[in-house]
Amino acid sequence: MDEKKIPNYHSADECPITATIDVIGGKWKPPIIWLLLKGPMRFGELHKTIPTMALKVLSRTLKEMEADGIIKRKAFPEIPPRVEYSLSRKGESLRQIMTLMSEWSREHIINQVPGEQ
Amino acid sequence: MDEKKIPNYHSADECPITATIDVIGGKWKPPIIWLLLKGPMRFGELHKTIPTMALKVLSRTLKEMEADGIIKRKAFPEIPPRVEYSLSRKGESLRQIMTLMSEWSREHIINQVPGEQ
DNA sequence: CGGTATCCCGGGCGATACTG
DNA sequence: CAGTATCGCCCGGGATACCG
Repeated sequence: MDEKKIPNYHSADECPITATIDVIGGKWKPPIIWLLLKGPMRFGELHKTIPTMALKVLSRTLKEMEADGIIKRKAFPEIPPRVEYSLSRKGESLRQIMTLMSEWSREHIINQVPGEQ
Repeated sequence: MDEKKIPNYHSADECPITATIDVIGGKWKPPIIWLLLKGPMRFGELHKTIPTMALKVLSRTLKEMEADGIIKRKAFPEIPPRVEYSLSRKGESLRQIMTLMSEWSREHIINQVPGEQ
């Protein structure tokens, strides 16, 4: 088998990059991962930090990320309730990619001159 | 100024990761970048390699990527016409990120056990 | 060969109100 | 405090036909 052979994509999902983007992409997953890389956060903390994100969307997004196995949800049986979200080991393994993407945007997007290559 | 201060996101666009995902994300940009990292390709070649992608969508996506400055379009004044697409220097600078994302999907998505962390 | 033009659909995303 | 329920919109993505 030729390792350099160009593959045929009968579906976008066959691309390994797409598989990863499906997990870290979408409108709100990037900022959430970026925040949780600094440490665990409560639901309300996330809401206050990203105030423009609707509660339902935050809740739904966190569930998706939990289902993907990149974050962990820990509920404390207290009154009032407290729920803490943190990255799983799988989520932590994204740190290098996230850091590189952050650096790439600083170097290639912020303050870029249109038409520049 | 505290470098470790947690930022407030009044918009998703303020996240540096989002800025990068906007350039490399979407349904078809990942496979196109992944292919062009192996070398330049003609329009028809891309179409044959990703046959499920509608021509209009391929055309539109390539234009967006050209506008973002990550690919270059070279038209040869021949009959029949020939157009070659290749990564710009800025596109090439994504290689490490793409490679890491490809490896990440191999290690964490393909053949993963549901529920595993 | 390498595209545009036109029309269209589904789902990601969201605003608001309510609840254990 | 930490969520659900309900309702709805926008737009990325797409099928088909046509053009230089």
